Amino acid sequence: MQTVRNDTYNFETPVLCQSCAARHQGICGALNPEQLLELTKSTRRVRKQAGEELMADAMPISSYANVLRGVIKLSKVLEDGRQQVVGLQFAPDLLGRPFAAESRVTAEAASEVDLCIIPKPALESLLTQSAALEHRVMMQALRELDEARDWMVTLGRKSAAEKVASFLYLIATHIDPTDREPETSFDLPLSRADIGDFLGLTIETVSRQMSKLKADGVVEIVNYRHVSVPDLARLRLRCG
Amino acid sequence: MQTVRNDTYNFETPVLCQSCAARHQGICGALNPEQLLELTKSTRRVRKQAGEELMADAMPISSYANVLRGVIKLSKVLEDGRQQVVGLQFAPDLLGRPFAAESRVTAEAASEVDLCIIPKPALESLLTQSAALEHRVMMQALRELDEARDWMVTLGRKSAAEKVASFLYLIATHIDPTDREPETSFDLPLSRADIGDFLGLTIETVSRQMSKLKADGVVEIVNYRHVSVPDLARLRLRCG
DNA sequence: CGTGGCGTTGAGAAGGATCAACTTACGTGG
DNA sequence: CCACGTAAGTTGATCCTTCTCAACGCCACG
Repeated sequence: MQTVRNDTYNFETPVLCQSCAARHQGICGALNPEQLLELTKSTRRVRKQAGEELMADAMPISSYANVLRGVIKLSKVLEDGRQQVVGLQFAPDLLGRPFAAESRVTAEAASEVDLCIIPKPALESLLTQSAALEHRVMMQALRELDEARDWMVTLGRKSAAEKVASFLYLIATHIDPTDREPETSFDLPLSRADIGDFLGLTIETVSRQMSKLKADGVVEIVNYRHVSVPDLARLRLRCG
Repeated sequence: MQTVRNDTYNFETPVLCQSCAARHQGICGALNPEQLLELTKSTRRVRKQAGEELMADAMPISSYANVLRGVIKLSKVLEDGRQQVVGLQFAPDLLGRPFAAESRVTAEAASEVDLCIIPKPALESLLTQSAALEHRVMMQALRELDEARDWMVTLGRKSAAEKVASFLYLIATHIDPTDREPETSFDLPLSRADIGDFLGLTIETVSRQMSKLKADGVVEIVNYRHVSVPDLARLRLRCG
């Protein structure tokens, strides 16, 4: 039998975490087995159906969550009901604004999702202990900021056709977190209405532009929710 | 004579920092006098004129900078020249994306600005030493993310009239970093062209909406670059 | 007294929104 | 298994907001 070594490998990776999407790429990658084991005492896995609300704008946050599978839709609404989707989160992102008392967005499961719920105090105490963890969380925030700014260009300066192409390109390159290569055939995680709210367009305009891309042979619409992109470079050209 | 105490107050706040806008509110607020003194060995103050480029998109970053006075414009351009302003930075923000090898945006002085230039290695070594500093930087990134998402709603879902009102409201509430109260009379840090690029509108549309707000008595246009808002609540109502 | 940069105003064109009809997919219950 | 109902998506016609193009005003500067 191997002697017990006095280092971080005293502890083994918890069984639940061994096959977890967030174990290495997500924030848990910054934790050693000991910390991970401690954290798992207060976490729990849940499955949410598409459409379920996970967090409401201006409501207190009681927990964070690692996205393990599926897509989360982040949105904001104006008083009169106009809605804007301000971001999508894919595995292995952390859901929830760190250190904020209340949410600044509404979070909703866009597809069926698996989450690893982490109580707010559990994560926050770990954050103050581990600079490596806080660093990971900061790097995610910075990446989200870059993505938000990229999308501002799409919202402010692109035509409807370019917007829809940009959306399809985004999904093709983000839908599978395990795969480094973009997908050529995938399910859309959003309805036409949500796509419109993401792009600042109406459902009708989204639909027309999708039909146009199909007519031009840039995408195939297998099913309303499933598209296939034979040549990603050609789609990229349509993004403006 | 007081005995020297073995704590952080062994060191005095550097003279240059004593009257600095970033000393308490900005990232330097996370540093003790010792760290601050060490940092000032490699920093230098510079003044930049409106229009000077501080950082180019996709170019290597050699330094960060604290904004001490004035407004920085962050923008992105598409290949064909279409431009989008993706954010404004006011004192005492930190300019420059932490830990990134190259910039993801173009940064330009919108007004005359004073900066405290910090070499990249100097800040980054401090960041790895001080969890408190990294925490501040993360909090700024999270605030910027919130602001970017708020602006996405403006870009995606508001009318031209609401966009221009939102811009004026943003400036009124951000232009003076020392003042808790919004300003009722202020200089616009952006030209009409830049305002258009911030709002995803043309110069002409910005101009027409400004004239309309003036005709409706919501704002007074003292000078092209100086406006006065007698009733901020009325302006707020126009923001949608 | 030009000249050029910046801003405003007007007329016409165009892109996307709105309103409305129709299609497709899918679940439910007879 | 099919009739029905409903939700989601598509397509067409028309309207309206914003863009485009053009002329003009203001002001600083040589």
